Amino acid sequence: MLTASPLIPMLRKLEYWATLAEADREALLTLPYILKTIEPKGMIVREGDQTTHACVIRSGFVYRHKVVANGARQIVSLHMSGDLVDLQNALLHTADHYVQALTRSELAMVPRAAIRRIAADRPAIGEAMWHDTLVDGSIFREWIANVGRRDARTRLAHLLCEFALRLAAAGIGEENGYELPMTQEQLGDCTGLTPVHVNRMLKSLSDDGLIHRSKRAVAIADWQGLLIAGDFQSGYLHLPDEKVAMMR
Amino acid sequence: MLTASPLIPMLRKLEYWATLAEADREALLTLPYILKTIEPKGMIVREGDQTTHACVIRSGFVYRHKVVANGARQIVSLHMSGDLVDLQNALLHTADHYVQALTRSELAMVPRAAIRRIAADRPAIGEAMWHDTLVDGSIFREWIANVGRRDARTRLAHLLCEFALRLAAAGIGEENGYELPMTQEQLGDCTGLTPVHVNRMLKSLSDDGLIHRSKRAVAIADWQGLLIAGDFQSGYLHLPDEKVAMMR
DNA sequence: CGCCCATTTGACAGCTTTCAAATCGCGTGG
DNA sequence: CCACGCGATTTGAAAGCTGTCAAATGGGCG
Repeated sequence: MLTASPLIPMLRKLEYWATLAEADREALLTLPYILKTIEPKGMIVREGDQTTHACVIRSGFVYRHKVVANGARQIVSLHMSGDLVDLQNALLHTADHYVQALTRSELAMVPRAAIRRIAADRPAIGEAMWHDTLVDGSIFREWIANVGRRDARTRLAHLLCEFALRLAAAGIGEENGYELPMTQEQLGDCTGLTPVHVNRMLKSLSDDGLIHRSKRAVAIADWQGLLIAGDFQSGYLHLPDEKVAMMR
Repeated sequence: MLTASPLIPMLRKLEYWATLAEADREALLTLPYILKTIEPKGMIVREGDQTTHACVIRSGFVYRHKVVANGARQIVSLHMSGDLVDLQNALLHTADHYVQALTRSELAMVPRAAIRRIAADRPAIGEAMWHDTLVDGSIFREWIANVGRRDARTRLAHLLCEFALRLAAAGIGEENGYELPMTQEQLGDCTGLTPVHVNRMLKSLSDDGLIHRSKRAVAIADWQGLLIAGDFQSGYLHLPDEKVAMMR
């Protein structure tokens, strides 16, 4: 049975950022990698690790987080199929944060050296990866603003909007809702809130008819309303125009 | 009269991240640029701008910020001599945030095309710039954690530590203190606090003998104490070992 | 000397956290 | 098939950190 390369979603994503020649595409898809499956909550990288690989997500969800002195945890980013997680850790040698699986995930681990080589040999790929890093940075900036200056309800709504749009852009969203693979505690760790307050704000959004909830899933009931409630503008994701069409 | 190239501080910084050949250095220093002087509060880039240049700071301080729905502002990064600000805006075309001068600043504006060309033609430079972007991202992550999960006093102390160390690394710090070129309102915008509360927390740090204040300046009175108060660990700055020696 | 902006300080309000307890969902075992 | 058990979700009440509002003080500059 044929299995599609786990690197294809990454290729698709890099092509957002730069136009690649056929030879570039081939070089990307022949990158060496080791497939790895991680169970929920499984650690992929620990802060302080000397890292040697970057990872490409084939399926599942992954998050990165930091731990502060009082033991509290802050999730700094969420990742999904096609994301090139952890170029940071791979190129900077020492990990400055944790990388952990949210759900069961399949990862392609690509050696640091191979990444550096392909980026150096093929400028278009180097540029695409650099762009990817820049977009990562843009999302970080939005999160700083989200956590720093928005109230709890807005923060959560913003997170839900971002996740929906990114899922759609990656081609793994459903019509008007999606499985939110996070517990309320994890949502709190993304937004700098306590799980209790996340629960209340989720209820508030739900009561106002902006979302529907069932079990672990969240469905967006009123996309326009949620965009406003979340003070959400998609520019910072730097998605190609056609990808944000769904937002209109 | 001879004037040193405004690009020299950038060169020095890029050399933290990758070893450059003589030809690389020369190519960097012959990058085309336009010198520009900006007064305090002067806008360098506006959100939504179609940007065409990145800027290298020769002197002064610059910050980047975002504005959320209720009008509040969040500063997402601070920059100083040698920093390559705004590769993001330059390579991603549409600015997703503002760039503004904190103090009178001299900037070298380098055209986007020149940056792309040098990064593509000279892999070592491309890699160094990419690293620089990655370190930027690492600082963003720390800020997310700072704003999201630390209390007000710790946040401020953390910011003061970071600024001190980065100044020292850039070679523009003094012995045991520095001019903090920010108003308390701007400190609040960095930390997600109100100016009033910044004032109180500064007083608290001062009362505890961790810092001394006079006018706009802050002197660090007890470096060890401030590190602890700020839950500060320098790893995320990814500075070369000798640069963090002062922290010991 | 006088104006203006930044800093300080106090009192009070309010959003979010904390602490606790009840309920729910779901996999496991009887 | 139903009971049990554990983690996640909900809800309530009260405390606390930070924000808001207002006014006084201070410092720099014309």
